[in-house]
Amino acid sequence: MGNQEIREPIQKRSIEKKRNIIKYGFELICEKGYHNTNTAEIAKAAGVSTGIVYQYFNDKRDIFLQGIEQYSKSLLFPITEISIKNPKNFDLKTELNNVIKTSVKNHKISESAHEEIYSLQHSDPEVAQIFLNQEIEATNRLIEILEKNNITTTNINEKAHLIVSIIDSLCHEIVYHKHSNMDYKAMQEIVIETILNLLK
Amino acid sequence: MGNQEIREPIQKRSIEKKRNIIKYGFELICEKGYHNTNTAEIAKAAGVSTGIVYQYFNDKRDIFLQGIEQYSKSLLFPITEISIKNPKNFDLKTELNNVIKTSVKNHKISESAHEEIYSLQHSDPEVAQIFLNQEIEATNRLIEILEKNNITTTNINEKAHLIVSIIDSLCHEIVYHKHSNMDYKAMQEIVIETILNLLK
Amino acid sequence: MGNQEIREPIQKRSIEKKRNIIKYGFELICEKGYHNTNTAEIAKAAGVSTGIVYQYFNDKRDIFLQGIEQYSKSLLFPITEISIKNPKNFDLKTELNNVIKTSVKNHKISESAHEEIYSLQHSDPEVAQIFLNQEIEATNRLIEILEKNNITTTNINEKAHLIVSIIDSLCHEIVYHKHSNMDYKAMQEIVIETILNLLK
Amino acid sequence: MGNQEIREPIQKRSIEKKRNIIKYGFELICEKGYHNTNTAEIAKAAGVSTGIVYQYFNDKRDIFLQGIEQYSKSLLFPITEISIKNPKNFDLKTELNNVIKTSVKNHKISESAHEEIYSLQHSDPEVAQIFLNQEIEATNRLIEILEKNNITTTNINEKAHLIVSIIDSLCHEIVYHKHSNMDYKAMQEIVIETILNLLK
DNA sequence: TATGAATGAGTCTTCATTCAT
DNA sequence: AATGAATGAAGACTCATTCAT
Repeated sequence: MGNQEIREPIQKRSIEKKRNIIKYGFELICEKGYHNTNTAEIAKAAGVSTGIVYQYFNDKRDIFLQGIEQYSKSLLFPITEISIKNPKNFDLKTELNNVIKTSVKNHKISESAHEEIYSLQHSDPEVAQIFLNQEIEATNRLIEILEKNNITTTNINEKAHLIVSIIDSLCHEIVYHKHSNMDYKAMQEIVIETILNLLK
Repeated sequence: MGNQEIREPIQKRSIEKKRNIIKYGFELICEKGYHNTNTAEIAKAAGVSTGIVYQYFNDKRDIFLQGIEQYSKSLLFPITEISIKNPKNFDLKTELNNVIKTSVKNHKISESAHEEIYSLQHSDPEVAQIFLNQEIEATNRLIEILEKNNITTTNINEKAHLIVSIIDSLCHEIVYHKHSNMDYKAMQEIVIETILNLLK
Repeated sequence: MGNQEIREPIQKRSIEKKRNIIKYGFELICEKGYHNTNTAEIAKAAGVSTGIVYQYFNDKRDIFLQGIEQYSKSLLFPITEISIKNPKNFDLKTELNNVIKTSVKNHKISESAHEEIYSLQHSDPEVAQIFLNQEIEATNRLIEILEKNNITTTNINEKAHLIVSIIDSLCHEIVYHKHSNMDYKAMQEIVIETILNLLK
Repeated sequence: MGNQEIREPIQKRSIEKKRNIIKYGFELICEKGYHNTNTAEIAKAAGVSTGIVYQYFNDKRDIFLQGIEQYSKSLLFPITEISIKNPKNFDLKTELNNVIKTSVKNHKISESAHEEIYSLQHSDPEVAQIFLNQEIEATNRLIEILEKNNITTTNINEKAHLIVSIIDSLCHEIVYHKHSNMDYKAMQEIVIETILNLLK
């Protein structure tokens, strides 16, 4: 750990620099893996010198952590993005389809991030904690949406969790695996049907 | 240069050694992460010298790959273990409950392995391939079981895949996350109900 | 992985460092042999850390290659140093004596370099190529000198090559072997006489 | 260095083994270079176990040293092979041509040996000594031949040495370098002419 | 603030040599 | 005498982090 003082940037240009380090650093790490990305590359991608990185961050890990905080919620738990609407024109089926569409559009980076965070959890409790928090938040958010729209059921916690999980799997599947013999459109319909069924 | 030839052990004690390297090496890697485990530690855990490791394996990665081949199928896709029974006394619900029970019993190592493999996929195509193969095998296996027991449905491929996914998530959830407010017993029932529903 | 980029030093001090690595590294390698010299020693001799070596060079071999490029021409083929003069006051005999004198003055390092390069040729085609190029250059240079000074003969290529060879052997002999029963002064005269005879 | 007792083999099969280790070991080392050849390869090439090597030799270097002793004289100094004939039908020109022909036929291995020995000299005084002894022996042998055949001249030592050198260079040239623009037949004639001239 | 050159501990891998069988 | 499995020291190279400018 550096014993250098970490500074919070005040000037516009500095803020910009810090933001770029997080953005491009997180992106690189997610693309290539934490251990296959070195700080020189991150600095280069962010358009700064290697030295400056250590003025805004404690260490390489810190860049990743801040990247998770900043980006992963929307990437990993797209369900959080469903807006809470009036019961009148709310249609869960449409919303779910939209969530999946958006998530798939975010594609590769979201999946890479997922994998990298997923993995680093087990050597880094702080990563695990952030991830867990976000998952909980996503689940709670979903519960809130359902309640706001008068969709009630028993075991709402467990079901919400399951829904978040299934959507996550589906998106991952659509973006990545490309099993040659799968009909992804049908799969999506099945998933949504399953979710709706769960909530009946 | 790389002139060292890989030897396949013949003598009992040597076979034992190779097995230990895979076993303890894979375990360590899964526990601490591939990049946080060095060959010296693996050798020590297996009770051998560092040199011997390179008589049985091409490199550190090879240990992990062989570990996956050997352990991950049953760890990651416990569904593969369902035996194909006679239609007469086959009960899917019971089988699924057993699968989950066994999988959870396989405890931490399975989840760690999952995470590490999941992560290394994206920097190592060979890992990705092995993982994909095993997933496909698990899915096909499930389909076979269903057919053998006269359980038919449309979109069997997609549904089987989904089932494998959901069970995987559930097990992961039960073993690891420990969301304080979740009733895992209920969750398991919900999952199984959902699966049975899917196959109706 | 190999992500480290090779930097060409710009600042004065860095240029100095790179130069030192080549100089002292090449010297050490020539003295002790390529395989008996490790990168830590080279770094130490050059007064830098081991890490810096890999910012300026691809690998240990690269240090040696650049050393050859830089030093070996004048060391191994001192004939290249004969200046092209006017026919009027050009005297081949004098020139040859000077070449030998200079070469012998370059002493040990030249001979060690010779041996090491000579040897590494057969496991390293790039070394072989550089060496061959320099030999060809030396031969061509000699031919040019002879022509410029109106010394003509048949089979000029073959003879020039032979001359380069003989001078090389002589210098090696004078510097190194110290056969106790040899009269090196006489030997030098014989060599020069032989060369002059060849060109008659 | 091993503190194991070195045994001199007595039984036929053992003698054979030792001979093979020297033969194939020396060959391999000359082909691939001392540092690129490991003892496992040598043992394999000789058809013995690695352990046995250390019953007949102190260490890897010892194999090479004994190889030099045994093979290099005829390989490196083919002139030693000229038989001492009667003055009546002795023709130096013919003899020299034969020496070159034989030497070239011995080709690659002789040249590789040359390079390897040449190189190892400078990190190993014992190698240097053996090499020097053989060179001196070759020179003396040549002198003896000349004297026996009534070829006398001043500075016979120096000239003989030079002759050994030139022939060595020529053979090396013919076997290896393949300068595209050289007429090797002419070169050989020039060399022989030069030698004959030297002895006039 | 910013740069990027410099550091050196840490890692994988090889291989001469030993030793249990 | 022989085997070949086992050892572990040594070396090339990387990279997070620091520091002189």
